[in-house]
Amino acid sequence: MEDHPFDPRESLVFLTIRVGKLLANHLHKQERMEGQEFPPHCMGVLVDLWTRDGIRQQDLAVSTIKDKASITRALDVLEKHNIALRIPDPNDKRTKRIYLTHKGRQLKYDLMPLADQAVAEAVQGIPEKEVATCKRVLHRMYENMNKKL
Amino acid sequence: MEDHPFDPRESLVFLTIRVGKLLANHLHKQERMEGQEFPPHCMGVLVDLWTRDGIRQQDLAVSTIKDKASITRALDVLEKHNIALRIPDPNDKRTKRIYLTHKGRQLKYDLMPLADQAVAEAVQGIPEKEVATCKRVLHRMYENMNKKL
DNA sequence: CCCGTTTGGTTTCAAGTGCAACCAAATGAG
DNA sequence: CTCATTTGGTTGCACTTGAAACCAAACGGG
Repeated sequence: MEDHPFDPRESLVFLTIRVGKLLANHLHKQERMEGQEFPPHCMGVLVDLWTRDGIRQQDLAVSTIKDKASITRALDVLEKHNIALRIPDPNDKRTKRIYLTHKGRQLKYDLMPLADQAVAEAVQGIPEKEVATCKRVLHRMYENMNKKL
Repeated sequence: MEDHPFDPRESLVFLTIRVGKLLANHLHKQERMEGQEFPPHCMGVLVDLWTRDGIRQQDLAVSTIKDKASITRALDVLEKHNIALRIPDPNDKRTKRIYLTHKGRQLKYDLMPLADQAVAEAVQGIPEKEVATCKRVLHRMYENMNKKL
């Protein structure tokens, strides 16, 4: 059994979990201040729909790292707000494909600046090159751990 | 208003949030398989107690990025399992200082290997040097966003 | 075909979370 | 000293979540 003389808070696991939480909280608060009419938990789903329009609910669950039940509920909200639509797949009556409405596509231009600003504040004073490396590493970690994709 | 031609999923915000979630899920599952008797949400609190024994609840809330109400409830569980103790501060009757029991300190040696293993799987195939940079960047982001510390 | 199995999605239930209201102790200006 | 304010912690509430049970459609070997 390996010894652990270092500070456990320095572990990549806990650092990532905590920074993720800080960023999520930050975003939620900004969205609330902007008076967004849909609840914060829909954000993650939206992000994927912006680039994967027409995706199945199941695949949304995998890429957003949520339970498929959570996707069901998020889509209920997004449909109610006319942001996304569930369209039954003609080839398989079980599956529904999710499409953004015009409003849903436009939201990208309201919300991405918030994300950009959150990043900007978070990486203040950190060399741009290192931030780029961090991003690349996180992307590969995401792929490593989400092989189901 | 800036344009956003790139994939929003590549934004540092969403990458970090998602990798954090993947890691958290992974840990929770491993803990459950190991038959840990305390619920997963106590992990974050434990991590800080390992290096900041005697800390106040309020400060725990800040460093673990949880509500102080959540800390109250996590400590109820940890006390019930004889992992931590609430000791009233002699100088200020309002505050309680949290101390680990022997069992609580020992848990580090059961749980840190799980965290190590999670990291190992996540960073497979990524140059060690880049992982180190990523860690350093995340640490600075943590400090940038949690100035209350 | 036919029926057991798998897959996509919804519903239900038991946590866990943050916010707000609250209580008790400490602080501090007048 | 006194009372309004602040601070540390707990409790109640509304909301989100994942797990499991469930239903309907598709698949697939016999």
